[in-house]
Amino acid sequence: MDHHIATCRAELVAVLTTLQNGVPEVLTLQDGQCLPAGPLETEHTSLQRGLRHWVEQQTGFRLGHVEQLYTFGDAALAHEDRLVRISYMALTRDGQTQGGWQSWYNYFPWEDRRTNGCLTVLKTIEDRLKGWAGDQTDRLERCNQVFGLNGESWNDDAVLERYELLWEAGLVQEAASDAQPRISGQPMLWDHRRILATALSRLRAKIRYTPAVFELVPEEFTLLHLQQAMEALSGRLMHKQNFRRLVQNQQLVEETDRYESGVHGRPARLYRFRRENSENCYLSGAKLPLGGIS
Amino acid sequence: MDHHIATCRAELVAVLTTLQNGVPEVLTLQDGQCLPAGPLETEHTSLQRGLRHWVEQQTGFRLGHVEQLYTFGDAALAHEDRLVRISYMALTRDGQTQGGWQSWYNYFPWEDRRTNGCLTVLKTIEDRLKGWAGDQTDRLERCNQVFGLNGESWNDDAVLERYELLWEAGLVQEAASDAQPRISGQPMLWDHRRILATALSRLRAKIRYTPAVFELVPEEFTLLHLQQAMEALSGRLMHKQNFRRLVQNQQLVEETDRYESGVHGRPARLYRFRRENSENCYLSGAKLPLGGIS
DNA sequence: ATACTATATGCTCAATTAGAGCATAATAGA
DNA sequence: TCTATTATGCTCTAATTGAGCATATAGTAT
Repeated sequence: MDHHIATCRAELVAVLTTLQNGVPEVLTLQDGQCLPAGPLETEHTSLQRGLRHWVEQQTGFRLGHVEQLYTFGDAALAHEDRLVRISYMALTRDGQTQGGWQSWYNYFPWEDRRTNGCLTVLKTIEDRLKGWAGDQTDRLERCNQVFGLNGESWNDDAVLERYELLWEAGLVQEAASDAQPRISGQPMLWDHRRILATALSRLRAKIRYTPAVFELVPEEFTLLHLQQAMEALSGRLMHKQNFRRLVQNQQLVEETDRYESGVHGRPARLYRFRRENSENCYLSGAKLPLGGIS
Repeated sequence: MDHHIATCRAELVAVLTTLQNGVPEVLTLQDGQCLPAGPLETEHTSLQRGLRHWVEQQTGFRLGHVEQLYTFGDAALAHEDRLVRISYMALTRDGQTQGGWQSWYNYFPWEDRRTNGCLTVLKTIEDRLKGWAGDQTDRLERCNQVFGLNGESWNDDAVLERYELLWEAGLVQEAASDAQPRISGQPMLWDHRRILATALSRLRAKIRYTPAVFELVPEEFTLLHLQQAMEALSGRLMHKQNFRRLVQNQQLVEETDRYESGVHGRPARLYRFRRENSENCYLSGAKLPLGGIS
């Protein structure tokens, strides 16, 4: 057998997230159909620089710190170069630039469990999945685990596993070109929704044990702002007093002498992130379903 | 400015780990100088298949489940195709095939804190790092955090951060071609030791909250075997009774009716992994420095 | 047989953390 | 002044964690 080293094109894809009025949003192109992306060119001296180039070119946004997500290697079509798609994630607190910011939960409505709004989607999903599983117990068990059905608990950061299961079951539009959208949730071109799911999984896992949330809230914030940012990202509600205790005990924040103004009720103190104490940061736990779904 | 899509070669690199007599080992080539690797070829229908091909070709080993680690994109040298290096990690309990298995800790002697053997390396590292940092407080603080100096705590899974810091400080042989090895620890060709460090970081993080250890121990094992596997991988000693409590409370294992034989003292019961109960697996905590370094 | 050594395993106790809820404080607006 | 509303402090209980002691069961030396 003859061996040929494959020539490749490398494509760089960015998932840039911000929080706008408590809504987690992602920077998209073409009316929300795809993520900023472009091929690696000879002028780019590194993968990250290529990524920055394309994002700036396509959206005007200058990326800060980025984190690599995953590399997808699609099978090459005949007479085509193979495509290697390298995806990255970035955070910003300045989402006010031009460009198409879309809520995460347009693409994954079942992931927002803060209110009961997702109940209808989840019910549909449950039914369709049960239909797909039939009486194959391995499939049933996977559905239960991944979607927290049948007494199993919901795992925030299994966003990707859930999306892939829905794909496998043919319930997302990208899975089959002839299929109608079987469940709500806006599709994207190519595998960009999968890349987005990878990013949400990673970010949800990350905010739990690193101070990543602080890159998404303003310099000065109330503890409720911080909590609501965590809730928006994780898609779950938390217990207010316990969250406060958690954050304060770890000395992750320091008081300022300023207060929030122009709101109802007692004004809340503004806090600032203490970068020094952020080594052993633990922002999870302290969960309680108040209005969300357990 | 003219844009040219870069032609790339994609190289696939594997880090295969096993446990041999309580020693965590990695499969290497050329007398431990590099990892199994090879270019993506047109015959390979996916990245993973390419990886499998090369590992089998070079070492005779057939990979099971693999997990992607990271994609490195080196700057292209003049008149050369750009190289994208995609690395993967895999586990096996059958390390007895031919090929060069090397202990992890040959490459990272400072990572094995189970005994006092690493104290001399660590002292050397501390001195050299202090010399490198001088009185730049940002450097000093990074050294303290990453290497757990000056009262900071040691973080098992910061293997990569530690290696990269040593590189930056010019203390590993790969950092400068003219440098003598400044601290002990076997070097590798290219960036393969960095890839290995990435794998250790990932695996140490992974065994804490997934049942990955069970892929490295035999079907039937004593609780001490399991504990020693965790200790070998994490490089730290654990409290025996508490480890046992942790594992049993989560019902991660089930008793067999068999016992270990041919050993001193009371024979230990053999257990088997319960895959059913492995969703919320938590094998960390329960740490106590017995002989290791706190 | 008996004592000794070595390991496994069971159990206790105190300290800390997590989950939940109540009580009080401080503001704006009626 | 009274009420609605949010912030913040505090308590209480249940789990979990860290640590160590005690007992069980084997082989081996006396």
